[in-house]
Amino acid sequence: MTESKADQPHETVKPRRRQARGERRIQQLLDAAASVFCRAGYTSASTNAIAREAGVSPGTLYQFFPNKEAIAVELGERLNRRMLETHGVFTPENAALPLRELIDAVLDPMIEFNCANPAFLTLLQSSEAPGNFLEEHAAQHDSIQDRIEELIGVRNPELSPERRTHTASMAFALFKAGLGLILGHEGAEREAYVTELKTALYGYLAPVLGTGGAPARP
Amino acid sequence: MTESKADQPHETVKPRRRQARGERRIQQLLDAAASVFCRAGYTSASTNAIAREAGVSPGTLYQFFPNKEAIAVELGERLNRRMLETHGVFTPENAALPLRELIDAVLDPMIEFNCANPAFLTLLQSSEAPGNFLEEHAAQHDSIQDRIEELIGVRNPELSPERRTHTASMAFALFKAGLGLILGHEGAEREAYVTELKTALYGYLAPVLGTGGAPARP
DNA sequence: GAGAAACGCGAGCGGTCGCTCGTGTTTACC
DNA sequence: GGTAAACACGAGCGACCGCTCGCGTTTCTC
Repeated sequence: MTESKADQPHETVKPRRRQARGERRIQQLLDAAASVFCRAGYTSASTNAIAREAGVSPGTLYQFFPNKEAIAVELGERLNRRMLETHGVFTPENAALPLRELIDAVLDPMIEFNCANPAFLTLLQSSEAPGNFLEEHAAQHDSIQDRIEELIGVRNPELSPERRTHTASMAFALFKAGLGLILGHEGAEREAYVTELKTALYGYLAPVLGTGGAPARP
Repeated sequence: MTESKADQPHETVKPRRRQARGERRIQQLLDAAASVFCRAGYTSASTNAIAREAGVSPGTLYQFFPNKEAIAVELGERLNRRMLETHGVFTPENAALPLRELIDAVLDPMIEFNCANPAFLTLLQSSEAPGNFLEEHAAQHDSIQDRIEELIGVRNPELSPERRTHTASMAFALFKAGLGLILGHEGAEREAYVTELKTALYGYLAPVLGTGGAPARP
């Protein structure tokens, strides 16, 4: 048996120690990847193009990522974490707001984040990718949907689990669809689609969650 | 100047006469392309795979299509035409129905068609394609959206043109999003998402178009 | 300051892709 | 039956892709 270093109990054998320079390179590469993915999509994006955009040789890229898929996975994880953590979006306080304000409180930061990081939607929507990227991808998708489902459960505990899942899926799909329109336009048009999206979500959710503030307990 | 055959007035130089065998091959190839596009997406689909699926050599494929892009364009056009023509969906009679029935009348055939031809949604959503495929693609996208916009205009003539466009875009995006969920599930789950989609569309459109039958004229 | 490890480079390998081309077969038309 | 065009084949070309490898440079550690 290969018993490795003390604090490496399992079979993982990659205790690569990163220098500050390396962390900086990783960030450069992820930024470049976001840009290229956003421009061309995952499949059409080439690792050489990512390296070039980062001002780095292909060999250097592979010092930090084992393959192309790992780049997208890491980028997706970081964006996902940033979106869910930095803004306190799915909070209990928000869940208690009247529906219109709840939608504003949840959507506004999410929309702002996605406008600043358009690669996130690209990854969320990239469906034609080979390998197990799709599985990793689905996991992140679910991590968001779980929050929505949870929020719906708090607002309307009477809802059956199935219905709750369907509502969360539909609401999330609706959000992604609206987000695509929003990112596809600028200025006043963009604002108009933000309003349309909120209108659509309100129209869909009001009958299910009620328009008021506190959870619908008599 | 090269003056070609009598009934070929312009500069087009492709008077290829097709035999019945050729037309059959074209249909085989388009069917195969639909299957492969649906499985892998446009970018990842290989022309060799399409030819193989059609039981044909790569050379034969290129007897009928100048390049990969032309396959997707022709397939998209045929599906688009079939969907808009075969079912009388966006008819004046439908436009006069009460909103719930209008949604049923429009959505049910569209959903059925898309379940039978899942490649259509794949092409509608394929955003990461190079070349001018995207332009051809946008044209078809618009051809559907125009119908929706027209229908909205009939139902509510008071709506400003901008608002009408935004509403049509949002409704179409909402439909595509729901369609993705629907095609991603089967049996009872699929039926549940059909209901969710209709609920969402109703909630979005009711405030804009009214719930009644005739256009909202006092 | 010496050794090790992390970092960096870029030519190029193996493989797949879109597509071609030389050649042979089938069909339409006289 | 003869001939021209349409149809069919499949090996393989050139381009690009993800990724590697040998080797030089910088940084950390003692």
